[in-house]
Amino acid sequence: MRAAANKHEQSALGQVLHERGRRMTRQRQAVFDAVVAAGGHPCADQVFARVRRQLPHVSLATVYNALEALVGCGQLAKIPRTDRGPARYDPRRDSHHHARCIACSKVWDIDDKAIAVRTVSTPRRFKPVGYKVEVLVECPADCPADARICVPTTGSKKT
Amino acid sequence: MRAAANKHEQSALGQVLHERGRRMTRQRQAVFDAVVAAGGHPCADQVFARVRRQLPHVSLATVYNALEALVGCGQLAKIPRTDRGPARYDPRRDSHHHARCIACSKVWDIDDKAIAVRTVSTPRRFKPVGYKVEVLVECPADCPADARICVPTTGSKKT
DNA sequence: ATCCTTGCAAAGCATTTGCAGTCAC
DNA sequence: GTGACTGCAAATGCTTTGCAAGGAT
Repeated sequence: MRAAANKHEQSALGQVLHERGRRMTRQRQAVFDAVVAAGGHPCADQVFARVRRQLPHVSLATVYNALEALVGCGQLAKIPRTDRGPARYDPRRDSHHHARCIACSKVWDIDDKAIAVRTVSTPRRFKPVGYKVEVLVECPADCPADARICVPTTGSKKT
Repeated sequence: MRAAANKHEQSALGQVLHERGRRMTRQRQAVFDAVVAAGGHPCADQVFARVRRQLPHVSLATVYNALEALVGCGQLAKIPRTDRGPARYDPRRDSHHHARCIACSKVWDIDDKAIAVRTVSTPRRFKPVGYKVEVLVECPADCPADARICVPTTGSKKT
């Protein structure tokens, strides 16, 4: 390897990885940075393309590996693949839900406060551990062409 | 072909198919019956196995085709594939949600009345068309070995 | 020095597609 | 009779795996 940043100053990322007995690598840092820089909910392919700009030799398998490692450490959330598209990765750490366009399958963040879920009753014998709420939406007309991300400032009480 | 039920009495199923310009076939009837008979949320493989008992020559592709046709006509609901398992098909027509075990990935019905979702605000620019609520649960200890289906009678007000 | 991680290629699973023959209408 | 549907096999999309070489601690 060339020279350069061989020493990974103990970033928050590296620390969390260590706590799990995993190692910090340039690839993993680049993958994490790429997800954040993508600005929305990139899929593995998009992360791959972005990481390659920085590390031209990474393989797709490494990107998958790194994404899984980061998800395993709670640094990324994984939005599972659907019929219409691959899994997507979300760098937001706070609790929130997602809206998904039924046409183009893109995902937007929805603040937790925007959705109220109340369990009236749960199936007996099962212990509920969480909710996954997906609001199905229709993008406006520009949806297929435009991947822009909308993180609404959900202060408004009613829309 | 042998003899037998060549005449498809205009079942509700056949009628709905016709309204969409699609045809009724033995395979499609068998696929629908198999999903119902499976009693829960079978995946394509399980439907395939069951249909083969009746029509030993059906191909998996036909099962997929038939499932898609039935979903397209609103006769079945599709629960999309996740990381841990294939798509599943649900013959229930009334509105309801699902619980999914985070360990074994199986799906149970939850009556609509058991979950209250309230939209406090929606992302601007998007038209919400529905919700998908998945309650993540932990099966009891018998979960990996047991595929039994639990459709709770959610009359109880609180569990 | 240890052994986790990488990169490549090949395998894997669930699902879809191409096409010739068949069947529902 | 016509066009949708079937069945087979091959292809696809996304993801995982096997393994030798490389790098982090």
